[in-house]
Amino acid sequence: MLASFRASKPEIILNSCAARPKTQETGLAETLSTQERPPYVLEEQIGFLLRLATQRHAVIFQSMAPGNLTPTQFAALVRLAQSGDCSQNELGRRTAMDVATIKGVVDRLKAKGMVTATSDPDDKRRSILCISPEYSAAVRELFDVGRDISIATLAPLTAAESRTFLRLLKKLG
Amino acid sequence: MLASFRASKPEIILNSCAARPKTQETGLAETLSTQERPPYVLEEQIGFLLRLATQRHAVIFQSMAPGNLTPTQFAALVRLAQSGDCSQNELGRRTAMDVATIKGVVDRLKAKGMVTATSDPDDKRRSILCISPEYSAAVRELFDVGRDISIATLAPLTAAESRTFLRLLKKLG
DNA sequence: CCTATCTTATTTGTACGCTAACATTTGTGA
DNA sequence: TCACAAATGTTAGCGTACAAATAAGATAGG
Repeated sequence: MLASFRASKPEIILNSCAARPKTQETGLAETLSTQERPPYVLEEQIGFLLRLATQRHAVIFQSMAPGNLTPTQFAALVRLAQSGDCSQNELGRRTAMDVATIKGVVDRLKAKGMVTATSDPDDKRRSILCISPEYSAAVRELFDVGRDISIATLAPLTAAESRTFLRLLKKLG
Repeated sequence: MLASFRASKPEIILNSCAARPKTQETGLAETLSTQERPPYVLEEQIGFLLRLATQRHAVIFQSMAPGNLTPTQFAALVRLAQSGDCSQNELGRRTAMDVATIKGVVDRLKAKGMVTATSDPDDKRRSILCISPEYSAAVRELFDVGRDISIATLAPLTAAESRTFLRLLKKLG
């Protein structure tokens, strides 16, 4: 029954937290817990909250970013502009993207004409990515847009709270 | 040139933040900014940091969750267990998932046999989802696993920092 | 009663994000 | 030099995540 999960770690049996049938409005009232462990409240788990925050940020991003740029495309462009031309895998490393993910992102940036690839003469495997000349000026605009997007996303927090939040968030990366 | 982005908002021209050629290690040294606006540092933007934190959480989740459950599948199961049986769209609303997203999640939970659907006699459109009887006991284990996953994800922070972080993160949802 | 509206569920298309497998090329150590 | 290892890039498959369109059932107002 319990082993039907085939857990990758040894089973954690412990208590079953059973007696709590229909009190859906648990909220913050931990005091009425019948066990020594607090109740599991989905809306207070970091994974759930990260998903909500990411959703809201995505909405803001989409409404403010030019050229239908997505957050990952934006990151790749900015990295290319700031850190200089490089190979596809290297760009993925610099933007924390998987090789399969960065390929899709770069393909779409190529399709938009914003990124151009030239084959590396020193390494037949590699091709060097760079921002297309027509866009090199426009990309600098993106820095300001990016700042505004971050400000809009952090709007529910005060300036001090924003600093604290970003400091702690950086520790979780 | 600049208008080639076809921005959804009126163009923000302003300064171009041009003179900053090759100092890749900007870090926290905002003091050397040549303009009144701070330089745009990708690793300090909330969107980028949210992505990194989500990535790390996903790795932790995958290593600890039983039955190859994904974070969204986990959330749907927990919601079903705690808030009671409901329709597919209703479950999506309760877990902040799109109708198309929750469909896929529920389909996979059905395929695993963890969730069962029975047609609603009062509404021919709807089917009522519930946790399969064989899993109703096992699902209660998930609360403990979920707690452990959250603890592991927040491990880089102290207890006080974790409370602060979750409080602020909740404001951004 | 009946129509306009809402709700439920599905499908299609686009875009991440990861694993795994693969071929090609490059680099290294014996 | 030759074999082995590592890096680059591609492909396939699975699982979110959202927009938009569709179809069918429910509901409220006139």
